[in-house]
Amino acid sequence: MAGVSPRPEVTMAQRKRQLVSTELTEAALQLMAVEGFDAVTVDEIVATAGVSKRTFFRYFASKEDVVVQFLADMGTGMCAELAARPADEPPSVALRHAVWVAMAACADGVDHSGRALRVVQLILRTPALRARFLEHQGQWRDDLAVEAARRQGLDPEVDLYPRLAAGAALAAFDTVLRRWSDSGGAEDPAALTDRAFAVLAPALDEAGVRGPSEGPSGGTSGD
Amino acid sequence: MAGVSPRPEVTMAQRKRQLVSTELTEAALQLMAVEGFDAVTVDEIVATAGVSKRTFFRYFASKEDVVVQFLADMGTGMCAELAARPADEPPSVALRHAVWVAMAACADGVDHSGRALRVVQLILRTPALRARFLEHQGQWRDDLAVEAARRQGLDPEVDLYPRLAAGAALAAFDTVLRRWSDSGGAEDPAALTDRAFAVLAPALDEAGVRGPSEGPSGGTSGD
DNA sequence: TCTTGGGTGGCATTAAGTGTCAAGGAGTTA
DNA sequence: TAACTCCTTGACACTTAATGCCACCCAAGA
Repeated sequence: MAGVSPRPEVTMAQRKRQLVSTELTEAALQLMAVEGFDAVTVDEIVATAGVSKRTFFRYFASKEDVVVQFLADMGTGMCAELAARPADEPPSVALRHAVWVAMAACADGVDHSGRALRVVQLILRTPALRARFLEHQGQWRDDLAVEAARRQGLDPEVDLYPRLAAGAALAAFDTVLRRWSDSGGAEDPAALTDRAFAVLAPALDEAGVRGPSEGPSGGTSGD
Repeated sequence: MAGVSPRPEVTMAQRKRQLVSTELTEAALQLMAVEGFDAVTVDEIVATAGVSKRTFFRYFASKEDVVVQFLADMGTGMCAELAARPADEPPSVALRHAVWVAMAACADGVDHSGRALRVVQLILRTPALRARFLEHQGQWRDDLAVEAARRQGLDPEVDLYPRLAAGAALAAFDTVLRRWSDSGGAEDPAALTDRAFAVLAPALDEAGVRGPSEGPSGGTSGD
């Protein structure tokens, strides 16, 4: 009785749908791990999963999506974490937590075991997948920027800071993720994130409290 | 005699090649300005330019490339500028100049007149083109990181700083470019760049002189 | 004039992605 | 049970991007 939970609100169609999705992802990842992304065709994937090609494109908008799809709600997760942080928290700390959430979702987000690492490595070394990944990051940057602006009481259309802060946070994310991937998962994502934000914090916090005007255009160091 | 310069070292084939390339770019940009990127097919472009489709793909690797191709050597330009800056210059100043070069190349890089702006706007609002653009930025980040590491005497495989600095610089570039595009070219790219680096400078310079160790993992602000 | 080499056009082909429609299964109502 | 509806699927056709292949043309040199 413990193993069977016939949730009335979860229809069978939805479970079936979930099943097909996992089946497709499973097949795609397994094939690509061996032959690489480009060598695997959608026809091979659907043949392995046992569904039609048309169905594949009902679940994923593109061949890249079957690999990168799990990134979709990572942006909202990051943004939600940023929004959930205390309002009086310095930007660097709030953003650090947001990036930490993203790294956590990335490190064990695909599913458990070491497959998350292999997927990340596949993404980072395949141009087409990396492009999609960066495309997602572009969206996250927009989302983080509006949230950062709200926190600081700035206008994202006027002040440069929100978008710069979001970009810096994503630079940290990118750096940490790459390092984690290159180390084969040996390095600790959280510690890496802390180190990255230790570098970025001066800009994030000093600029944040400075307010709407970012100061003279000459910069802090002479020309 | 002034108008005719039959350079002996420049063969006619090369000039012809240049001509076809320009013709193709011209046709593509003109069509896309009206109908948008996705609505224009390669067949339309080649029909307008008067060459075969096969020839199109001898000049450009993809449909996106005909628009984004001018970005190709922008990365090397940025990196070259960074390398050319005095060694004792603070990172924030050197990187600011690198970004300024990139903005200059972008602002009047396609060709003169206001077409550069329209191309940038086209890229920023078209997902497929934005993806290619970000793909290029990914390459620039790698290049800038190794150069930044060289300047600071750091190991890009060990220290987080080089890649973070490169990412921060590109965040500035992204922010400035977007602002410039959104303002319809009204805002001054150089001034925008200065403002962005005024925000980033504390992190770029303080972290840079700190050396190989980025300090404790707890960050500058409490948790 | 002959030849050689880079560039080109046309054709066939692969693969991604989309529109359309008929068929089938699950859930609902009578 | 029968009928009806909603959702999902499979099959087919189609468009388009992108690549390989081969014959052809034209400029440059012997």
